[in-house]
Amino acid sequence: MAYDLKTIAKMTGYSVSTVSRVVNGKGRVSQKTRDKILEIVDEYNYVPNQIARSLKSNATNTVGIIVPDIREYFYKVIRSADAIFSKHGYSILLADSNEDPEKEEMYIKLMYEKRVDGLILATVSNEFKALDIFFNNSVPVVFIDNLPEVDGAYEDCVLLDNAKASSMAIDQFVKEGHRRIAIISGTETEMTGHERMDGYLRSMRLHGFEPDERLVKIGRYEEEEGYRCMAELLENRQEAGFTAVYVSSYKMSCGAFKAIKEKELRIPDDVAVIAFDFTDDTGLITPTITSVVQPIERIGRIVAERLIDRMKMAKQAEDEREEDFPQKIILAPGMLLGESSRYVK
Amino acid sequence: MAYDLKTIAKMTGYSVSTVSRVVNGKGRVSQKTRDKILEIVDEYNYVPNQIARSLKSNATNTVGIIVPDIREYFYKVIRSADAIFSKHGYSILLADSNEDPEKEEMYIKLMYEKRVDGLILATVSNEFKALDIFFNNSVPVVFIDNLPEVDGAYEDCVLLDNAKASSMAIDQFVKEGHRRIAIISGTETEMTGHERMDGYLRSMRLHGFEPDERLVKIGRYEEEEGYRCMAELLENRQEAGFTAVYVSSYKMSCGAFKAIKEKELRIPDDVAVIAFDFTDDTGLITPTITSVVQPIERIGRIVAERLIDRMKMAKQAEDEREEDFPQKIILAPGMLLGESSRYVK
DNA sequence: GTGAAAGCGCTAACAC
DNA sequence: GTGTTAGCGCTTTCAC
Repeated sequence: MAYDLKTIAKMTGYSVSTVSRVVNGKGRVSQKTRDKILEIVDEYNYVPNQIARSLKSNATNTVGIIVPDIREYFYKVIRSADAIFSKHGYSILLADSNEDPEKEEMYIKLMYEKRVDGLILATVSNEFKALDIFFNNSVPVVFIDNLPEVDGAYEDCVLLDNAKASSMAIDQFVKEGHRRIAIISGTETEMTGHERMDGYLRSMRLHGFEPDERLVKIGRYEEEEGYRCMAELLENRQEAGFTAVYVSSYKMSCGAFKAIKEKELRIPDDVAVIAFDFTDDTGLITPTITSVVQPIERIGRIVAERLIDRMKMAKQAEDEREEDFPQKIILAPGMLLGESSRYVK
Repeated sequence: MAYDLKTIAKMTGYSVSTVSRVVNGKGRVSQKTRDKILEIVDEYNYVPNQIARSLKSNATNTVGIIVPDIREYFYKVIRSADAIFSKHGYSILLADSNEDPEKEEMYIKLMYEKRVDGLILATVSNEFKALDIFFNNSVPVVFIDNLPEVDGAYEDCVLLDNAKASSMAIDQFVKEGHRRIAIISGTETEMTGHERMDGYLRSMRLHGFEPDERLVKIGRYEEEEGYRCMAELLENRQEAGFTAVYVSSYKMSCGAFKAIKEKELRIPDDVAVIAFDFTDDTGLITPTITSVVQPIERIGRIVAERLIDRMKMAKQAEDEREEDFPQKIILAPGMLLGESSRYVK
């Protein structure tokens, strides 16, 4: 059984409070006492119970992270956030909602029950409802990936500039000589899908190309949907007359590539492609793939820093708390240039 | 501020214990009382404080997971373990040791301080030292990926049959017609490196091939090392006379491919390859890659199940606890057949 | 410098 | 059926 302060105190002959002072290195304790106590603490391998501390201090030094699927880029975000959190003494309570809004809601509640000091949320839901417990008790929440819409107002978040991602892809295509550019995008009900589509349309217009619905396919962010969308596009390739396709999600990109391969078409000769968040670890992929990429490391770092800031503020007494407004942090995507976006002929 | 039981009790006019009973659904409470209390609980959105519960019950319903780098296959293991844990009401406290034994030790201690009910550890250290707190207090630990060696004895673990992975690769090569087969393997000081090498040597001998040090390159599990090893092998290709290479780590495989490409050699024509834990999401890689793969989903599932079992046992009173011996669970790898292992000419 | 004691929010005897 | 109370392990105020 684990030793507690009382037991250690008894063994040293001092009181609990003195032992506590020594263990925490606070308060005045004579050197002699300190040495004697530390010896016993070491000998019996006393490890303070953080649960008890948390109950007392009303802080767990733990942040919650809820993501829809850790296998997406989130695991990299977590890795980078973890580096920051661990430096500041925070641990991570992780939950994977499996894209299920109800499970997400359950986890939000659970995180609150476990009294995390802050929460990072990549939500799949469109309402804040379950988060009320956090807001009402001013436990900081920072969103990533996606922000549920609430009439104009917004919360703390770190997001990709999705519209810019699209326009960067279009710009690149245009620069290479393409004129008829198609897009495969996510469902409009998702904030990201909406923004990526929006950026595409705006950018196309800026280049003087009128919108053409034959150039647009929309689906869920899944490999099969990417496959379907690309297959449908290719079905009407002659008629629609496009030479390039921007596939605005990683999973969809994988599906789209398979559709192209199945039709025995060549990239970029028959159809040029710019993918999303795509990197080739192996160097084996031919042609090399042009891709818009999220600044994943930065997302993790920044969301962690922002949350830590907010948690610090929350600790201050209400009256001396400096006024703080939600921050919407929008990060620019990057571009990986490859051969897949070339204009041939 | 969050409401506590006492406040809720005051509001309902009942005592804390009655409110507690209602919230937990235990003990006899009249329907009328229950309804009245639940109404207030709902109205004020009372959420029980798990920290306090944990202090009382001496259980956190949280398991710790420490991995060296979540970006390796561990994030998939975690995903699959999470599915099991969440079903059983456990949350995950995650830590990434960044391959640093000291950081790992620090996290082990932290996990204990936060009183996790159990621990999953993919260690980078070769000693159990820091884990004493867990063992001494009989908090269950299950190892994955790697088990520090301690003279014959072992602990609970879920591991890949690394020797079998190697022999499967060699068998496949032989079946395809190869006779001179090289290996790129991890450092011998790592259990996995040792076992993979061992399996290779044994399998080669079984097939009647004498060991030949020109066919063996060893390095750390890193992309650059895979590159270096492959480059060195290819340097002496004529002399060593091999037609095939088994690269026994994912990261090393990526580096090895780059070395081959740089030398402008073809796979499998000039050198056949079997990789480790390699899958191609895109279908774009030519040739398709033959690879030995870990049963990642199963690892996650099984390690979670085993830990849950152990935690249940730990809860039982010492005297009625059924005797339990550590289990060494060894899982067989799988094989993904591709063109990269072919024997040409 | 050190100790006694209250209390963090909850559960579970035990009493009524 | 319901209420009182001790105590989980710790920190911290207040006395001495």
